[in-house]
Amino acid sequence: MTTKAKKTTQFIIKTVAPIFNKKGYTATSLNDITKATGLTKGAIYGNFKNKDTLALLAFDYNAEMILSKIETYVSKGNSPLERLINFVKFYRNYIDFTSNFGGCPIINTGVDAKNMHPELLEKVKEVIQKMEGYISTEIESGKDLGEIRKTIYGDVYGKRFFSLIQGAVLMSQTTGDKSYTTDCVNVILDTINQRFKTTSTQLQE
Amino acid sequence: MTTKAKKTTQFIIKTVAPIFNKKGYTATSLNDITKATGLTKGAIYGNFKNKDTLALLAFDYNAEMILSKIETYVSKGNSPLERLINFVKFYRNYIDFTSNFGGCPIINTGVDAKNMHPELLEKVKEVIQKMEGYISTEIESGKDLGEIRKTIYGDVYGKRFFSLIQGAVLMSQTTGDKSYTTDCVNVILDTINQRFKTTSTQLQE
DNA sequence: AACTAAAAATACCTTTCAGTATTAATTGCT
DNA sequence: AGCAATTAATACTGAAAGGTATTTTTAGTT
Repeated sequence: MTTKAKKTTQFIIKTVAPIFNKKGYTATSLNDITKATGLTKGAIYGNFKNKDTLALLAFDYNAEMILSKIETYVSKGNSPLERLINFVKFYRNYIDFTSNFGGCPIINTGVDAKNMHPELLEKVKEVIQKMEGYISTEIESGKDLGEIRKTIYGDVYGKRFFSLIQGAVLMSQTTGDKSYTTDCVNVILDTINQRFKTTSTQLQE
Repeated sequence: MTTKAKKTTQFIIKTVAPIFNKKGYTATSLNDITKATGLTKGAIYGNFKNKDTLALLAFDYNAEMILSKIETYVSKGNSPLERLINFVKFYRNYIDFTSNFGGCPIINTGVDAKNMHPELLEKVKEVIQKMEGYISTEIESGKDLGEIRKTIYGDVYGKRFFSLIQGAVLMSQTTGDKSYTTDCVNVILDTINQRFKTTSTQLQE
């Protein structure tokens, strides 16, 4: 097994991933790539067919980094409701976490790829569905366990909560004001406390 | 007064604005610009110092288009509360409206300019503040008139509502699913009905 | 209609772009 | 250690990038 080659391949992806995330596909040049990696074009094209495939793999890397981190954090919860709450709480540090590599890749790549790179956009959509799936799955499990009210629809709140969060992240990373995200997390947690729990004395309209 | 020159200048800005919005600053080439306008480089550089200033003016154009449209729509309301509701309702057709020129310029340019173009980012921030200002101002006026509860803080809800909306727009334009936006508008209108109005029998926690 | 001033087209510049064929160096295996 | 195969560096494309000096065309004024 040729370990060396795969190591370099991984090294390039890892090094280049934040650059693509920051600058976008078109604005990231081969010069950026060689400068950051310290390698030459020959090395890059020896490991990847072209800039395009490297960009796709770079997004995969960024997405996987976030997905694995959130999965680890969420799975610390001992029930669907706890895991749902953890999912939301995860975003308390999301801005600091993602600012290290240029902001949320779902947002950055989604906007960059729209109108420009259909294949990349498809990957972004898949990640979005995964994220919403986490929320929706925990809600449905919570309902099965009698932990969450039956009136709460998983798919509705999967989209709604993720949309809230992404909006707050977008605003925070655009303006540099973290309060969008912290406020958003608080609002969602309040909603869960007041409307989701079967144990709570709920307010109904 | 040389009307011809100013007409061409305006024509170029108008023609080029959606391209910058779609592709972003770097990915929009002079070739794109000359092809779209049917003019040559000489004409472009006769009317603008460089690509940079053209990009800034293009964003101004896009922003002004939205701001004027929303102002017109909002001002149809006869009270602060009505105008606030109109602001929210405006976003019911926002996706269709903006998809004609490649999506929401605040989102697109904000993401594009972050890490890439500080001057452009500054302009985006100003537009965001204006938008939040609309919400916040109507809320405060509504409080003064006794139409809106004193417990509602304009600046808090200005940021919160605009963040919700931008998130929904982001999700809708990324996935092509308009339901994010329609759902978001409904949720906000519900919130206003249940928590904002002094006349409503409110639910309190 | 003629002249002048403004605007647009042409032709060109340098630099950078993505990508490649070839050569050199390095690695893994026996 | 020596050989074969892989991997990286070199040197090079042609095309496209942003930008400019100059020429040609167009428009406004008398």
